[in-house]
Amino acid sequence: MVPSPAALDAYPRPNVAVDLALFTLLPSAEGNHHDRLGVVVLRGSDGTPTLPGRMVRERETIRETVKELVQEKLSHRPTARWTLRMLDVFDDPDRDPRGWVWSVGYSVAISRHEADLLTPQAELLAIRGSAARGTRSTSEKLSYDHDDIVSMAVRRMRRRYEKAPDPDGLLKAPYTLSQLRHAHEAVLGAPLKRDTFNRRMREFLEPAMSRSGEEMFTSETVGRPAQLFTPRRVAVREVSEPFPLPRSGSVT
Amino acid sequence: MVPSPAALDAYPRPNVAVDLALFTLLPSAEGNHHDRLGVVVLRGSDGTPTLPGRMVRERETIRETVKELVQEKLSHRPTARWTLRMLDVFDDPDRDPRGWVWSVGYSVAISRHEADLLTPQAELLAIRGSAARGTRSTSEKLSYDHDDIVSMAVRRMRRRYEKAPDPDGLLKAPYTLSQLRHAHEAVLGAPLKRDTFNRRMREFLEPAMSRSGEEMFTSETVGRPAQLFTPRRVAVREVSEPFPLPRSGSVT
DNA sequence: GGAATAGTGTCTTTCAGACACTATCTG
DNA sequence: CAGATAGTGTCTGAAAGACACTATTCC
Repeated sequence: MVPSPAALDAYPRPNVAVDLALFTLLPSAEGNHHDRLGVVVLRGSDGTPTLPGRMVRERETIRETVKELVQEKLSHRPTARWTLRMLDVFDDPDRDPRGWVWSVGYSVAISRHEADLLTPQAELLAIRGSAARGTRSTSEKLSYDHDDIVSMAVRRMRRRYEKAPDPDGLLKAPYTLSQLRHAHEAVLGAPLKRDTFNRRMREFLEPAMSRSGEEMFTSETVGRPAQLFTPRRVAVREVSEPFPLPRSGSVT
Repeated sequence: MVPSPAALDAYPRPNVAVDLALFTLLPSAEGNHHDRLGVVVLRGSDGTPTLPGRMVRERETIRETVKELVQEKLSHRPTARWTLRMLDVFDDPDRDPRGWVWSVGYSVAISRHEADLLTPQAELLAIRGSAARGTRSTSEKLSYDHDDIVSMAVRRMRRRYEKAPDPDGLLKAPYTLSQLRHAHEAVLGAPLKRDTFNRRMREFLEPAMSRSGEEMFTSETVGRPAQLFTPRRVAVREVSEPFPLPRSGSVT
């Protein structure tokens, strides 16, 4: 904050836009059932893929801007369950040739089902395996610095998907452990071990219950039916307690 | 980004300030040698403690603003080693009674020695044990929403200090394992086990070497001299690889 | 020697990783 | 029945956690 009593108009103000990296799962091209991670882009008049974005409105929060952006550019209404995550403020003064324009990068994930409701102009680009910094994360070069936004979003997303079941909401509960694992494999870009994954995730999940109080399973699938799970309301244990905090009284 | 060809002036623009949560270690009040974490505040004309902050300048990046801010308000020149971390954009339209003012929160840590070089107006407030969301993180209420900024900074800092040695630079290398542990205890607000801590940190450290090629130790202290260490240039292993990526070819 | 701090050997417990076995569906 | 997918028991090895022992200084 600034203690100066001068009028706020005296300070220079950047234009501020919001750019949204909206992820969902894509069926694999090779015909096998493994999912891939995809990001929604819109094509500009010159055909360059671009993240949906817009300028902020007067006295509007960034989250409000994101929600309006989704309605206006993607013809879809975000629900309260969307977990919007701020990535960074992209403030290179030369990032936009039109002038001094900052972009606040946001990331969100939606289910395949919800993604089908987006405007037909919304296109899904598959995320490439290694979203390293400085690398293109999709097959096409995005406009502006949107490649940076996507690769940062993917990097953070991968961190979250290492610890907890579907933290961003790529799936709609209830889901099977296999569906959950495929989603995590799509985010991480690497195969996971079924047994270890199941055991690790179990503590964060609880069996989905039908209205009649029965545990729920898939049906009409090939193979043994899989049990359906939903995320637990409260986590069983702390997500991370890596250091040895003493268990009882004595402190050395 | 916005594809509109309209003049950028047509869009409303918020005032944008930067607020800095600058942390350092404080000697404990109780006279024992345990450190506490402290945050630098300045007192306004009404005596309310406030994080150092200022408006951004024309076509300036936020990091540049932070560095100028430190020079102007704290009479100190940041070095290249400072690890500035963006916390969040605080964009509640009512957070500043003067108008529509966003604040970009930043966090940084400096050594005690460097903190002594700050302007005498800089005051250090001790961080309280539990910096939970919605709680005051210091003994005094800070102005504006600066309590939120500090508590978010502390929460993120604690996460980082669970994994790696002094990731934010509270200490100046070389340091002993005890000094490192005390710093971590100050950040985490809880005592740590000496043996486990030492073993966990060793892989990220290498012995400090004198110019004559000898390992360095403390001297003139009570008790056995402690070896001095510096952070390794490159991390030995990946910071986190929590999921079972298959070791060899076969993928199930 | 005694007090104080540094550093580590070692035992136990816990958990990841790997493999394979059992379970239950479709056709 | 074969084929396919789901779920788990169990063994092994590695690492965390806990305790206590040794090491080296100052007084």
